[in-house]
Amino acid sequence: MDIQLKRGLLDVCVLAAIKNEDSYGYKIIKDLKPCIELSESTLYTILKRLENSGMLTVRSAEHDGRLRKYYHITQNGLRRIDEFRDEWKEVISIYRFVMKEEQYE
Amino acid sequence: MDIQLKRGLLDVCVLAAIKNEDSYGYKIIKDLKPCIELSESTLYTILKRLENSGMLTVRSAEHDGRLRKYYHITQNGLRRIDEFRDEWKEVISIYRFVMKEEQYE
DNA sequence: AACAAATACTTCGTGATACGATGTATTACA
DNA sequence: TGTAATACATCGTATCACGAAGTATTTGTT
Repeated sequence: MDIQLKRGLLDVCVLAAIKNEDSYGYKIIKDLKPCIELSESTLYTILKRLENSGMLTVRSAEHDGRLRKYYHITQNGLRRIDEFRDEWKEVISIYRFVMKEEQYE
Repeated sequence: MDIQLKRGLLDVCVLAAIKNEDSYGYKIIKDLKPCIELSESTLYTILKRLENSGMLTVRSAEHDGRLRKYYHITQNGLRRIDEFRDEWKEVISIYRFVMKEEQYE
């Protein structure tokens, strides 16, 4: 998938991945894999960004003697998903414009 | 609209804008306006990029004593639109993932 | 016991790119 | 006369996905 097209989707995918249950980095990557692939460096950059903008909170917990950082979505994060739903309408209209008069629908 | 979300759409929008008829910068911006807004600096950067990657060709023509650069889509450009149609399927599946278990569909 | 693979997080540098700001020049209109 | 519209161009900046490389532990295999 085109890297530019991913840009607008990754943040919201990560938020969706932790929406129903707190999760941690490694698990998020595996959960998203069937849907969209992203590297660790990409994910941790995104998580940091989402934390800084108040979309999620972090809590460290030990699991089998190994550190895990669990991410929890905030109200802001939930609102971001809502915004995405609104943006989606614009995306659809852009798609229609691009495909207008295309032969193979 | 979120700037990141635009990134994957702008190139293909510009290609779509010149697909059925050769066009020039200022007209492209006006034609795209109802669908997606972009500044002149953005557009000319995109046109340059699309030219460099063989998606379109340029021809200069005089119109009312003013120079105009007309852009013409190539086979590569048409193929890019086709690719976008394929990518679209992935985008749809990502949207479904994000909206999964959302309350307001 | 030794080694590989999986788990888990972190940092650095790079390339791509949308955009505001700014500039140049001509035509149309009030 | 002056302002808006038309038309193209360049520069610098901020954002961001990613590969590469690193650290450290646990689990599975031979």
